Amino acid sequence: MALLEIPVATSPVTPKPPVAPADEKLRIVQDLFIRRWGEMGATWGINRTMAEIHALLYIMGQPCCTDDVMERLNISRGNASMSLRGLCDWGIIRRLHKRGERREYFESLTDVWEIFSIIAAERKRREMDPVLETIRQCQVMLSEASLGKAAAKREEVQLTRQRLASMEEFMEVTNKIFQQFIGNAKSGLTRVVKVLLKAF
Amino acid sequence: MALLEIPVATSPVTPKPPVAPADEKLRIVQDLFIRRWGEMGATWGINRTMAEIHALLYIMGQPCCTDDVMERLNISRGNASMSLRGLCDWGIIRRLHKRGERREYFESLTDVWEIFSIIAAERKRREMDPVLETIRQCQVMLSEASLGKAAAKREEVQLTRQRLASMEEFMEVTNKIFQQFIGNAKSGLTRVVKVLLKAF
DNA sequence: CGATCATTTCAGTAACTACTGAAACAGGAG
DNA sequence: CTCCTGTTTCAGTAGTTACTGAAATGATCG
Repeated sequence: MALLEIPVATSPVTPKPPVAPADEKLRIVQDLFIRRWGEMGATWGINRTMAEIHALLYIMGQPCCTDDVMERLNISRGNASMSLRGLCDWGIIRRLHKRGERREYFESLTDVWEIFSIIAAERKRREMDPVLETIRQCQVMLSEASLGKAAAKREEVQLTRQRLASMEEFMEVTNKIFQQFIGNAKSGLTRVVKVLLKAF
Repeated sequence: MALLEIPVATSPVTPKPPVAPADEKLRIVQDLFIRRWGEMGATWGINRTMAEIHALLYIMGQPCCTDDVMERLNISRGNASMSLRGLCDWGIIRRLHKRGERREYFESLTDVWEIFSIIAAERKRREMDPVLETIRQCQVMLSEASLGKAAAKREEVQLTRQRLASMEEFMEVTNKIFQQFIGNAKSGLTRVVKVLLKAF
């Protein structure tokens, strides 16, 4: 866990040779951002390195090649290669061939809304949908048709059915919110929020 | 990962023959639900066992003691104890003393909306807020005041500032959606969704 | 074609997380 | 006080995931 020491900050007295200190600060800022983003990713089931790479590409705003990434984040070639591929698979970064260059570059999508739409869609598909499906399957198994009238009336069965139903309702509503998220890019979404805020 | 053999329920006496198959089905349904819930939790940074315990308490709808949990999920006493405490800390299950009983029971909150409000609030606090704070901190460090006019005008600096700003805007909007989630229990939220759906 | 450079794969390992089981602890009853 | 019953803690370990480094593969060029 002892990665990414922040390159030690400037002596406070630096006067103003206009450009160099700005570069340094820029770097510090980027590292800060990258680190935090990585931490957040980690608690979200995306691994830290992947999240950091994405943060790097996003904040740099210019294409980087594998070696750039390796150097900047202090990771091995293998790790960089696989993580970059993973991010491409997610669709939140893109490969980029530069004319007359052999090596490949990578860049992040620039629209934050698009990035999160993609992530949200994927997580919904992978995590919420299966749960919803299971809940429905459970309800079928506890239906009168499946258990018989007498058994279906039993208190425990009723209770379970009721809990399943609450959960289903909840997940359906959440799903709809997600849909909004996914379906509307920036303009749409800020509108969503305006509507929300006005309604309350 | 090879858990969850459906445990053999050895009750000393098997009273009601006609309802027995219903009991069995009920158990199967519960196990299904528990398992899926656990899987979902795992991809969400909550560990599988904790999520499973919560699912168990939720779907059972009646207080269980430590031993019930251990038995049902095939986990050790230590694990059960710590996970139960963890869930209590989150605030999504509660300890419960039964009159004249020594051992403690646990029950899940019953309102799904409340459960998720709690989780959402906590995740926002732990994950989104720090990122927002970092972004702001970054912006300060790149401000004209901090860099000087000339440096602040440089292209890379401008670009970085712009990216930080987009990200900030996004997170603020998301935060507001979360607030709605957190602030409004069921009735409020379904209203949110109605509003949303009508607006599009 | 072989030489050169970039990329991917993967076995081995490091780092981390989750879990167990036993020991320590708590407190009520006799 | 001791005994009993239930709970918590924690050292040790099993199981998992992330990472490295080197070798294999692929691509481009003369």
